[in-house]
This record gives sequence, C-alpha cells and structure tokens, in this order.
Amino acid sequence: MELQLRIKMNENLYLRDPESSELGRRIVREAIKMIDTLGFEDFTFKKLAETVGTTEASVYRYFENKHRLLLYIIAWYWAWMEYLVVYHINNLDGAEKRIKKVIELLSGHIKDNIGGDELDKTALFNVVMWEVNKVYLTKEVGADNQLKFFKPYKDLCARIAGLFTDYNPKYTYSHSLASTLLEMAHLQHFFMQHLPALTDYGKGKKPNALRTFLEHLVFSALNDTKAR
Amino acid sequence: MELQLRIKMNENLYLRDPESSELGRRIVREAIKMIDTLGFEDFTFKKLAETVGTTEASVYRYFENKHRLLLYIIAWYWAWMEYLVVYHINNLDGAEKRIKKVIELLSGHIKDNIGGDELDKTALFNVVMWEVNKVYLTKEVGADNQLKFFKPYKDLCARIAGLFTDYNPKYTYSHSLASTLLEMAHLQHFFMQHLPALTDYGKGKKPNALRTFLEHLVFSALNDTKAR
DNA sequence: TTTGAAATGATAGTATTACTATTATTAAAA
DNA sequence: TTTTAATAATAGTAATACTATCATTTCAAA
Repeated sequence: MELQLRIKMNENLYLRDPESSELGRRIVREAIKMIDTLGFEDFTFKKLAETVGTTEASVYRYFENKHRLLLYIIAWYWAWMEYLVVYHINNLDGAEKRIKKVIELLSGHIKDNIGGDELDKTALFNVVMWEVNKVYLTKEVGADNQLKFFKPYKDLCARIAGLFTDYNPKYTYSHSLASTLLEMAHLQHFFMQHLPALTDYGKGKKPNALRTFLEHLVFSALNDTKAR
Repeated sequence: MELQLRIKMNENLYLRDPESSELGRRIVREAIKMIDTLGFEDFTFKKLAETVGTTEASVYRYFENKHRLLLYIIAWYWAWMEYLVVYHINNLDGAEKRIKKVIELLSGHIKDNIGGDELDKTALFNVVMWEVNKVYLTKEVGADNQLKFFKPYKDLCARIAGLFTDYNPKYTYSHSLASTLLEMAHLQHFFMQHLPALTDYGKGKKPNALRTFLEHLVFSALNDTKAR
C-alpha cells in the first residue's frame, strides 16, 4: 500500500499550484536542492529554470518571486512536521514521552519517508536550518502574516505548547517555550556545524548532545513551577 | 567628565576605518538608521550616499560591500554589549544577581548612554533584532569566521557562559544556554511585536513578561541538576 | 610657499538580478 | 476538431552591486 500524503497549501503562496503538474513539482524539488547548495541569496529563477530544463518565464508562472517560493517550501516543511508529530505521538501515552518524541523529530534528520521520497529531505532540512528566519525577518512580515503564510508554523507551535500545558498546566510560557524549542532545534544545529564555540557539543562529537540539551532545557522549565 | 568609549574593531571589516573621519562616522550612523527604516534588503549604498551627502564610490572606499557594513554594525553592538555587561556587573556580587542583570540588559532597550549619544541606540537595537541572523546565515560563514568577524559575539557568549558556570559548575550546557539566551532575547522580542501567536505575551501587554520568561528559562535550567 | 599624498567628488560603465511582456508552439480537454 | 491552457523562446527594463577613471580639495611636510 502506498499512501500519498498531500499537504493542502495556502493558495496565496503560488500563482499556479506546483502540485498540479510535473513541471511544478520539479520546480519545487529542484529549488530545494539548489537553495541547499547555493544558498538563498545566490539562488535565482534563471539558474533554477536552467537545471529544471525550462525557462525563467515558466517559473514565474508558478511563483510570483523567489521569496514566495521559499515561503512555500518552509510552510510545507512545517505542515509536514506537524503531520509527523501527530503521527508519531498518537500511540504514545503521557505528555513526557510525547514531548521527547517531538524533540527527537525536531533535532535530527528524519529517516521517515512519510511525505514521499521524491523530496530530498536532507536538503530540505538544511534549507530550513539556513533560511527559516529569512522568511519572516522582512519588512513584509505584517502583510505576509495577514495572508496566513506563517499559519503552519504557528499551528505546530500551538500544538507543542499544548503538550507543554498537558505536562504542566501551571506553566505560563508554553508558547514562548515552544517557539524557543522550534528555533533552537535548528539554530543550535547550525551553530554546532559552523560556529561550535557557541555550543558545548563540538563538531559532531556527541551525536545527540543537542537533543539532550533541548530536553533538559524544556523539562527543567516545565518542572520548575517556582514563581520568579 | 566626558568619557569616550572606543571599541577596537576587527580591521578586516572595513577598507578604511570609519572611525578615522567624520565622513566614516556619518556613514555608519546613517546606515544604522537607514537599515532600521528600510530593512537590510532594500538598503543600498546609493541611497546611503544620498542621505549622507556623499557618493556611492566614497562609501565603497570604507566598506567593501553592504554585508561587511552590517557585520561591522553587529560586531560593534556585541562588543558594546559586552562592555555594558562588564560595567554593570562589576559592582554586583553573586552570580544570580549578575545573570539577572545580563538578562535585563539584553531583553530591553538600554537607556544607558555609555558608548556615546551620537548613535541611535533604538535603531541599533532594531537592526540587531531584524538582521543579526543574516550576518552568519550565509555561505560565507566559514570564511567570515576565520576572519574572526564573529569574535565579539563569541566573547559575549563565553562571558555569559562563565556566569552560568559560576552559578552552577555542574551545568554542562553553559555555552548553548548562553547562545540560546542571546538569540531568544532578540527573537522573542520580534515575535512579541510581529508574530505574537508564537509567544505568551501579547503585543506589549506585559512590559517585562519577556524578561520573566527568559529568567525562568535560564534559572530553571541552571537549578535542575538532575541528569536526563 | 610649494609640493605631494591622501581623501573625496563627479561621472561613467558593467554584469547580474528580478522581474514584465510578447509571440510562437505544443499538448491536452471539450 | 476546435479551443484552451501550458509552455518555450526571446526580448526588454529598472535597479542593484559593484569597478574604474579622473578631477578636485585638503592638509601636512619640506
């Protein structure tokens, strides 16, 4: 049985639905790989068109500009991640186990092939690691937010915050803790690889030191009910 | 008595030292205000030259490109922040008090006018909030790191990590916790203003809720010595 | 006072980017 | 079969991120 996961995307993210044609899917697929290798700043629609084997104009028929394409990719990632979370947490009982699973999912590369194999998940993880912030750290945050481009991120954040509240209903900063976890899972990974002096886990020394750090951070916050 | 604070900057950041001339100082001063209002992407040397009242070519004589100029501004900020930390912590005894002071310094606008009044500190804070990440989230991290462009950030991180170790020598993630604090102090501030759903402190509802959150996060981690 | 070097101004030019527009061609649906 | 939609091919534009050249000013040493 082959189950196809289709994530419903916000229609304002694209001009023509890239899932609706082979060309569209290739554009997204190749874009992810290309942004990974080139970095978002050096990535252009011209180069993308070349490797996809189409023209610049055709790419523009799918996405208004490269920022929208990045938004699309990142939004897809968060929606997929929420799906993964729901899927893997379902059969677990107890908030603690569930939270640990979430951290595991966030802090490492996912071997799971839910969501299809046609996407390069390693490249996707890297793109998220390098470029997530760029998606909202622009002067258009307000407008983009109104168009609900960040909804998948907020949804995931809210879901994790919900788990935190399950674990300890008295903890008052569940959303901030969730967004901290989401951001740090990726950023600490980046630091580990490129600016290890900002971490305590040298370049790949301890494979799950990052996970341990995040777990400790989250649970110590949730367990400490002392008011400050 | 007027004390002049001069921060020694990494010489590779500029072509001609902007502190060495009035024009250079104006370039940096105006750049900060301009990046604040326009955002880094829309900020150009041409526009900068116009408002400074000089030519594009002259700006290029000080900074190789706009990314270097941003690096310069951010590096200055971190160096200044470390100075502020040292200055304000000096007379405090006990790691707890010191850490709380650091969080206070990081999480709000600083009213202090150490470092001179000629710089728009509010604009500077905003520039850091919006653009810090962009400084290292590029394909040039490795090269830029070798040129020691991130040293001020690392130094501040190490200093804060040191305070954490003073507070609890058994805590093993002092650097990661410090970089988490540094990043989140700015990012949560941004979320609070622009994506409040990711936080628990609505748009400016509670003025120091962010500080409380960060304090709780840091101290609960430091107090929880239970191994996980 | 002259000389010379350094800094700046004025102006031009280039490759690339991020698009928009137009028309031709092909493929799929009615 | 006709129509429509999608794509290819090509061109063009304004802006960006620079580089280059040369003239002018400044200011200090000889």
